[in-house]
Amino acid sequence: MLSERRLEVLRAIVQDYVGTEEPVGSKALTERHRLGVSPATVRNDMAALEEEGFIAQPHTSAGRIPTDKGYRLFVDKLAGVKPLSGAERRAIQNFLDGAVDLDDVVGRTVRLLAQLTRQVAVVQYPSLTRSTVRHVELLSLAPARLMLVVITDTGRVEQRHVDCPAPFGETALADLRARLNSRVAGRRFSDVPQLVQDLPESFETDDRGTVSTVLATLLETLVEETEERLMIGGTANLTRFGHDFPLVIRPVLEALEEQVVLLKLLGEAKDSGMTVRIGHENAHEGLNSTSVVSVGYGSGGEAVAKLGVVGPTRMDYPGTMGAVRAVARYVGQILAES
Amino acid sequence: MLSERRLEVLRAIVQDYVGTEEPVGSKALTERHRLGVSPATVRNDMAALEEEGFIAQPHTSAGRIPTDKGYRLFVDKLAGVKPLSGAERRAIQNFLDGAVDLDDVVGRTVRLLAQLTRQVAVVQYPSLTRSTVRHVELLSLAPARLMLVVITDTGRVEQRHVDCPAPFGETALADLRARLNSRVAGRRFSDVPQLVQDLPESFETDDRGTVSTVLATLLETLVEETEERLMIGGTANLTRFGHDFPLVIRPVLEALEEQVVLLKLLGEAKDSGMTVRIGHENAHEGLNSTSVVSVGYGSGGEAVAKLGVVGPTRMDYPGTMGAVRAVARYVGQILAES
DNA sequence: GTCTGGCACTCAGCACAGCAGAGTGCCAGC
DNA sequence: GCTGGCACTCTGCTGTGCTGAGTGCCAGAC
Repeated sequence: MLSERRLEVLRAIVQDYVGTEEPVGSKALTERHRLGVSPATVRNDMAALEEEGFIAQPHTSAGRIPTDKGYRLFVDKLAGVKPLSGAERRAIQNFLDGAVDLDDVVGRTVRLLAQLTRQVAVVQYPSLTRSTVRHVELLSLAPARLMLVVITDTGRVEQRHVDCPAPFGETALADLRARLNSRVAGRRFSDVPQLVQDLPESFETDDRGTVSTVLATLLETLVEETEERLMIGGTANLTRFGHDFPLVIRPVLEALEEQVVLLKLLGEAKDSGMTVRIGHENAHEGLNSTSVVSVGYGSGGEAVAKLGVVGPTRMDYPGTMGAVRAVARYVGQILAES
Repeated sequence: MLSERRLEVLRAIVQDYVGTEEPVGSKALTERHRLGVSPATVRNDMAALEEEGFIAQPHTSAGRIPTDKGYRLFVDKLAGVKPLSGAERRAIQNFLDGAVDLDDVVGRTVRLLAQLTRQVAVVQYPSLTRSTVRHVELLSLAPARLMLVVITDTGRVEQRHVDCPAPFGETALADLRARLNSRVAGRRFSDVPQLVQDLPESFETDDRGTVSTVLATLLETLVEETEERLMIGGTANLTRFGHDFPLVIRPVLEALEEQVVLLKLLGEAKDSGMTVRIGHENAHEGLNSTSVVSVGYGSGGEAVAKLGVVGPTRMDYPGTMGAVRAVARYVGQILAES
């Protein structure tokens, strides 16, 4: 077990290293923090912390830097979540309030988060499966070609073309549109498959094929691969990664380009509460020198999607966590209003 | 005027420099290209080319590298557009054909272009003003709250909330929807303002306020700031910029994050034909060491938007131009089919 | 007039050595 | 258990010298 003071030393090392980006030595520590002991004592504590794997030396005659394990302890036990200042809160609200549609909300959120944390921001669009259907629209483009538009309560609009096996009359179209909406409007998207299951049966034989095709297309929008969308921003902040950024930036950029990787990354995060994944805790190799702070957001109690930031493991955890949490809350509010 | 051989020397320098990323000297040139003259002669030609500002020396005892002016001459006079191989064409088609909606088309295009050119790709969404209205949908969300959805022939779906000054009945809503569509469906978006101008007059006094609000919202979607959208990808390719990439990457990433900058960049390009802007020809300072290759794309004769790539001035112009042109053509086809 | 071989010159890049400074571990003493 | 002192280590910086690629120029050949 680590003594109180040793934890204090670890906290001081993390704080200094995050600030200066340079290995911190025993002398500098005693000068910058009121530890009440001499450098020699701190050195002993450091040796113990290193023994336990919380800190490491880049080379023999250098100071110490925190390891992933050290950051983990810091985040779990030593750091709180720093609340934002009033000015910051007002800025968030002002910035998000002008959004005209969902794309705009997501876009603004990404920029806001990137600016606030000075890191790379990732925002997932509200998941279809966790949303409610607001309206389904069917338009006739050609005798045997329809357009299907689905609108959710979270503001997502999905749109698909449907090639019908047979021409489909205007009355049948109006009929299908009405019946479809009466069944699914206001219901959870994930329930739609069951709700429409027996719909083709109630149509004339000639039209059943088309109705089935329409329903199949509707259900296809729920396929995981295409249904999940996200937006990233603030990649320019990657240049503030540290002096070794040229080496690190490439795998990170590559990982960020892969939607699949990012979705998995956010998917691994807890559904409720904030998740912090530090360095090697991230499964993806390219992100081994980054930390990911993510949290779910939603209009009501349940999260409809996640957002977060990706930054160097050497980041200001309390500040970042505060910003991420605050932004998630405001986005939730905005979504609830729309 | 430059002699034939001097142009040949310039071409050789550009090609070698693009390939090796290192200043090219007279000896290496004669070895790698059949110029039929000795290094000494090439040196004289190089001196002349430098005098005219087409090439430059990083330092006294180094080879030459092309200047922006040199690349300009190369692109205008010495290089053609390299057509893609059959395999590449087939790959493009396969890759784009699976797209389910416009977002998907744009997303796939960005990835495709980035992969093909190994540079940063930028794709603009089809402009609303240059598209045709396919359908306008009005939904009632609450007694005095509507949702307006506009769908264009290029697959864009814009969606806005409308807060009505007074409650608006279902019949009036159906009426407005029908009249609105009969006026604007199939017409160019840019003509919409005139087409709906006198619409409020034909409604009952109580409803005129709401109708006007709906129309105002409809016209707002055309406001330039929000109507233009774009997607970028392949930023990981920035790491292949050259050995000085750490210095260059930051301003470029910053510029790429600014939608406004990118839109201006694409906006400056010619409406028809391919545009190549080299180095300092780009107005934005951060992009002074990049070249931008862009071209319009569209379903018919007219371009509805632009796409392009951003890369180091030291790029394979013929290959890049070939890829950009080919992708634009295929995207146009895809849009025409939908 | 144009091209060529020869020659002296320049300068970046690398390797090597020496030095200064920050930081450590350890130990004896309080 | 804490502290001051001390010897030691190792990075990073600076200065020197060398090598090699590449140049400009000139006199002579075609």
